[in-house]
Amino acid sequence: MNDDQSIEKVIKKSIYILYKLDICPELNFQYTKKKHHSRGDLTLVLFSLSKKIKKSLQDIGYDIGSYVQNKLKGLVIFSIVGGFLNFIFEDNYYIFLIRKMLITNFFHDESKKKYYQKIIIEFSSPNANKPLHLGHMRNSLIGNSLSKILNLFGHKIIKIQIINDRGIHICKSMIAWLKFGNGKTPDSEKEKGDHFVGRYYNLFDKIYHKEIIEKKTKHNDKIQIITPILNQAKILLKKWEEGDYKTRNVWKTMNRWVYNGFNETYKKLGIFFDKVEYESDVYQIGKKIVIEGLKKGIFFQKKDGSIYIDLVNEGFDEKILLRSDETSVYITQDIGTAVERFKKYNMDKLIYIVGREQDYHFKVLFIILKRLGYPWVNKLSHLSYEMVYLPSGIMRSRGGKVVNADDIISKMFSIAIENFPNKYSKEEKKKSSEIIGLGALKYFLLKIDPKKKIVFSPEKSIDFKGNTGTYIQYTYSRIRSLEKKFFELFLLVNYSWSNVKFDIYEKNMIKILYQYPLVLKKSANHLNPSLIANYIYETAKTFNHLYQKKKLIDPINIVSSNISMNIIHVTGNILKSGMNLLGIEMLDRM
RNA sequence: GAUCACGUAGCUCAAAAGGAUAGAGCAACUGCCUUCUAAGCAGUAGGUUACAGGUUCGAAUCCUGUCGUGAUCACCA
Repeated sequence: MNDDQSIEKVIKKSIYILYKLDICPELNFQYTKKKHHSRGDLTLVLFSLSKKIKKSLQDIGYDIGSYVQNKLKGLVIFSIVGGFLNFIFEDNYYIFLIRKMLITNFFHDESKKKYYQKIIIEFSSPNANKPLHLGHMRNSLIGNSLSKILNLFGHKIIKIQIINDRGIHICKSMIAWLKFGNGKTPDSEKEKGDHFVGRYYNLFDKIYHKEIIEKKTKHNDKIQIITPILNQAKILLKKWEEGDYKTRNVWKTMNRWVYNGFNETYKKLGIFFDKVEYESDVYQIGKKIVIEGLKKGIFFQKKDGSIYIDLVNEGFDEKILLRSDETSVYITQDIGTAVERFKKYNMDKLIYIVGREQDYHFKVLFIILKRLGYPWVNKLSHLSYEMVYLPSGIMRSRGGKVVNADDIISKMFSIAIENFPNKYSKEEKKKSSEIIGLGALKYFLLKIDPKKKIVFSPEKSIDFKGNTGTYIQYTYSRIRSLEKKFFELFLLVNYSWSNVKFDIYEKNMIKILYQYPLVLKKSANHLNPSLIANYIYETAKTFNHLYQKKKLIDPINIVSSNISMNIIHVTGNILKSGMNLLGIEMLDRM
């Protein structure tokens, strides 16, 4: 047995040999779905080929089909329907596939070869004034999963979060705490630090809105109305910028509370960063670059001293880069951090995982960096994902319309524990429920294409039946249970593969397992974990189908049980591997 | 107003990146536990892929327009 028996490779080779093409064109393969076995198991679509090779569909189909059938004698046969060249796998080909999967641990092949890139993925990046919410969870889970997927392909991944720890919004929670906190701390209130600080941020908002109403000013989103408490926050910001000792101490203390809270949440989610950046450390860097850009004539200055870039040629307006008081705006900071990161890490790629609401921001950022002449601009990319909405509309931190991460996590735990069978110890029940609850949550957020919206209804919560993480975990523990039973009954025996026959359920199983590497590749290319999620679900479903139809471990048929064991084993490994790439743990029993 | 996304079964999502008869789950109804874990399996029902044109052998997918939903267009971050 060798790899040359792989039908895709033989087909590629056939085209080279038959038609003497220098470059084999991109082949249009179609892996047939269960419902359509009349179409064979693998189809080569011939239409585009017939344009390159100036022959009829029928002739090309016959040429390639005959060549492949001859090379893989006893393994595949072919038939032609219109422009579709269908190959039907024979039992021996299924044997080839399953043995290949057993021997080569085939889905890790990619990691051994080819190039290694250093890739920075920036994700989560919260504000240090309130707890993480469902939107951060979606973001972090995508980031975490992509890190694992790209790492599987041999890339070196650096996971970074940059914490927005300075600015007026931080001063808002500070001033509220200074005025109304009475020296209370998360410890004294027995509250998680991020929630504690978040309450003061909300308190600021409440007071601010009350003051606006008292002023009876007409509300306008575009113009910020100065009220007494906002004025106090601004004074605090000024003091912070001047490095006022007392202010800085309060700031450090409150931020520490928030970070402790964040870390607890990240730990529960199984998310860790290689590097944490703080905006307060880097926000000044961009300023110098902008001023240099002004000198070089890339930017221009208005009478009041503010610095702009003209983006009219790119279809945008003018964009401010430095305020008239010479302070940085958001995008100035991002210019600085990008330059700094390339200096420090010299990476091959920098992927920003940031919501779609910032598409414009990143387009502009990349244009600015290009104008500044940095050669690495094409290494930057913005992975844009849609937001998480509540049925009542977008999740905004303002007005408390959020689902915070900790609440939803603990809700998931409690639902899982209620449904867990009582036959297990209290300890196992607790631990398993956490894995099941988190699995359901993570799967729910990752199975949806990042570019699509998620509407999250807190009442309906998250399902544990059907296309869910739980279903897959359950299937996996069934598999482990079967394996356990197998080894209680038999030993692995040596047997001849030569006369093995598979039924349709086993064939479907083997075929879907064999597609795993393709799915991984696609998922990595498109930076899309949902492809893996949906594939794993299909795989679990196919297995449950087989499980229902066939007695997999049969005490009176050792050889048959041994062969089933091979399929079971590969299935279990793939389910686990795929789910781990989504950051989801599996259980040996449920 | 301009720009960018999205619109698929009652609901939540798929559809191998242009391929053959658009698939799952939930909810509803009908069956299957003395038999490897019923958080499972099988079946019934549910569709003019928002609408109208176009491109080609072939469109849910690409192009144009219309409608709907959302986001963005700050000396906010």
